[in-house]
Amino acid sequence: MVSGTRVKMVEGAARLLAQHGLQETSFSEVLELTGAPRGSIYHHFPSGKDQLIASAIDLAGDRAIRLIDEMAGASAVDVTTRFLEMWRLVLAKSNFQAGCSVLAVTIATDSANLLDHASAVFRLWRGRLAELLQDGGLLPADAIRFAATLIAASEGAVVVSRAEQSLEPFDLVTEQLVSLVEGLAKRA
Amino acid sequence: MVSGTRVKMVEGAARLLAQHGLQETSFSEVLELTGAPRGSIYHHFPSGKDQLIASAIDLAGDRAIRLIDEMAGASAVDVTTRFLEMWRLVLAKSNFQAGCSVLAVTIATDSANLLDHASAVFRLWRGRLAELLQDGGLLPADAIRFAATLIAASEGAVVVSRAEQSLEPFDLVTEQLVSLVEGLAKRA
DNA sequence: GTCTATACGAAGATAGAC
DNA sequence: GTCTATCTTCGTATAGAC
Repeated sequence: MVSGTRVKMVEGAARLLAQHGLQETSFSEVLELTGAPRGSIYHHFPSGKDQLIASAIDLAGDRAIRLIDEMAGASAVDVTTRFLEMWRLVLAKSNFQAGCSVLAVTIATDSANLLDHASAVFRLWRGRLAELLQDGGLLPADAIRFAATLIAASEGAVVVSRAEQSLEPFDLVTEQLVSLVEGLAKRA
Repeated sequence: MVSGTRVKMVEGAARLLAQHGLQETSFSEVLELTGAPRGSIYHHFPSGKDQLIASAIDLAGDRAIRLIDEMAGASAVDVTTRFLEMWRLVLAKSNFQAGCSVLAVTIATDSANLLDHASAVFRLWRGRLAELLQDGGLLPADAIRFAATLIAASEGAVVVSRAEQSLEPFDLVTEQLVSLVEGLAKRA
């Protein structure tokens, strides 16, 4: 094992980002959450907080990509349903406390480096989803457009549902997107 | 004039929220941006930062509602186009520095009070948009579903475009939503 | 790899003069 | 309504021992 401590810290940071934003994802919070030793901070992350946050973004990106890849072979409608279900679970299981760590960093950072990481994650998600949607029956042009919309709408729906502490807005968006992709699948 | 200083501070806070998130919307930043006197803080906002931020959310909510109300009488497609254009301008004019202040607070606060203000704003936007969309030709059930989607997707698209420093994702989402509402208008 | 101790700045908040 | 001063807490970061 290279370092379980480092991994725990990155996972903790990702979780704190999703729940409380970049502000409250401090070293102290990460240490308290993970039980990692304080002396490890600058051993594992010599360039400080930016490096920890960048790693957390990458982790969150990879995790979602892994879930997306499991959808390979599914119809476009199924890909849509399962992608949304993934986010719905984040809301439900956290009692509206959690959202997307990548979004949290994007709106709160002024570091070009972190923005690059966030950008890479969003592009990766969009590209991979577009592939799956195309494989699942959508026309190429529809696939990229709908992939962008699926990501944007789910990110936004998660935020609105967190504010309202209710799944109602999220579920309205889900209905709309599923109905939309059904239409797109039919004409392909 | 009751107090120009108070107004300036709330406007400054709203702007800082949109650009840098809740974290960097500190009293010092607000004072520096607005030129307001430091001694005014707890005179105008006796309950401190929460009160300032709550006022900023309300202001942002009101401003958008005023723009939405100007769309009264337009077709559903026009309402959609103009709502999206509003957000596109935020991105373009700020060179991808600005987003939505309400979203910024939602994901970063742990105050139930601020969450209530954010929730009220999102509900108000959704309700008013749904009215206009219905007046503009959509079926009632479609109107509420599409209003929720329009808000969620534009909020999310703004974030993704900020991360990527490009209007590409936002414009893909716009194409998709306009095409969608055209379909909904036709069947109504 | 981890520890303690500490420097340094910034944040929110309060007190009391003007 | 505004000022200065100050308190406290918390954040990042560094130094040096173990």
